[in-house]
Amino acid sequence: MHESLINYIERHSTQPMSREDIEQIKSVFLPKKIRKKQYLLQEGEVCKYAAFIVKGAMRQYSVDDKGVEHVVQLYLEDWWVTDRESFTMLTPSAFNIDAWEDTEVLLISKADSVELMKIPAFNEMGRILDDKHSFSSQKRINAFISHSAEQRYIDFLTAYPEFLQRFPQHLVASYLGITKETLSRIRGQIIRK
Amino acid sequence: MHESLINYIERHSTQPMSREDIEQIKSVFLPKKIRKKQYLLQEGEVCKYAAFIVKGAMRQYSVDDKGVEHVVQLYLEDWWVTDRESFTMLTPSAFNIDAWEDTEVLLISKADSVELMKIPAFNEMGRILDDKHSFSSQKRINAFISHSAEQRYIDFLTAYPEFLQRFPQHLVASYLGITKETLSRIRGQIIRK
DNA sequence: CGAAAATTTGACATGACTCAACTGGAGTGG
DNA sequence: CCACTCCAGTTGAGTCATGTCAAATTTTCG
Repeated sequence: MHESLINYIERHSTQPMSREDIEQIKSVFLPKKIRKKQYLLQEGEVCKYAAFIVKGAMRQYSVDDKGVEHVVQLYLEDWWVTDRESFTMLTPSAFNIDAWEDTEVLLISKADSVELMKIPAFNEMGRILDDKHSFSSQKRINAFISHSAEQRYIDFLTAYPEFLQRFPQHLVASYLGITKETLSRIRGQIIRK
Repeated sequence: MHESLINYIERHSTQPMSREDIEQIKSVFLPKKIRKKQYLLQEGEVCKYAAFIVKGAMRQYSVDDKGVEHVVQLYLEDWWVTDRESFTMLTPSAFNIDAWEDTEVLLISKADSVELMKIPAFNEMGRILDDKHSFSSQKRINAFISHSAEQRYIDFLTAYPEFLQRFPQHLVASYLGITKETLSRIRGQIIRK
């Protein structure tokens, strides 16, 4: 089960890892199964763990005052999941994270992750993830201020085609910042072209 | 002129800096004056520098196919400005960065910034900035998917009250993802309450 | 003062939301 | 195997939020 994590780190770093490094990494990541609909994090809690998804699908969302859920992010295999602000600052989270499918994750605590940053390969992977996360946030923000809902949907399709196979449309709609009805109509328009 | 940068680093790190560290930092940052309306970066160019704003005001924006500008970010004194993707990956930028007021910046190249990361205080500052940037991106994305334009404006006011004094409303409107007319009407409504 | 930039206002168009109804699976228990 | 329910997706009608375009007004600044 830890193999996919080790493999992921090797793919996302140029640094070699020693046998001891690998053992240390394996020793601090706690495997956990999260069944469909179960929470990894609930609003108001402090996010104690970052999770690496070995298998399954998860979503992160906020809930507004009317009780409507808004999908901040969707996750599949080989994604890292956490509420970074809560995890880093030890503050109560404004978000929920739950499993959309039965999911297997590897959990790491804040303290352990700080320790692992001393391993060059892990540290480099962290930096690269930070970069990628920053790039994609920038793109998503730019999409909200400058693209139409239809354009955002088309961009989403090309960037994350696999998401449509694993998540229902109403979650995708929420991720795009529109209602499920609007997404349904947009899809109808696209098909008619 | 470098003083405000050194001061900034000290405020954003718990690590001490030696006299040599400070000298090294001062030696690699290139002071530059950018006059109002002049570009730090133009779309299509590779972003060669990250800039620390000593004095002035800048904006980062994209231009859509109709020629409309969309403000991705606004910056004042003590902010770091760059197109991180272009700067990191050496790819052509999709964004423009220009000065809204006459501005003084300190420029650093990618290569030099990698060198400075060996200084613990600078490295820690970088990590903390990454964290903060990640937190604020998350909040902004969440605002787009879950808040009304009016709510986004109110949040903006409380988060960045100083921006309203330095940037015209039409730039703020663009930053919020709405037109200047809509922002004008939203303000009218708020005042009438 | 005069020109340019910023803001406001009005009329109208359009995109998106809301609510409700309906359709079509997928899964479940009798 | 069928009836039932749950969930997802679609569709329609009406409403609301926001955009567009044009004009008027106010502010800024040389």
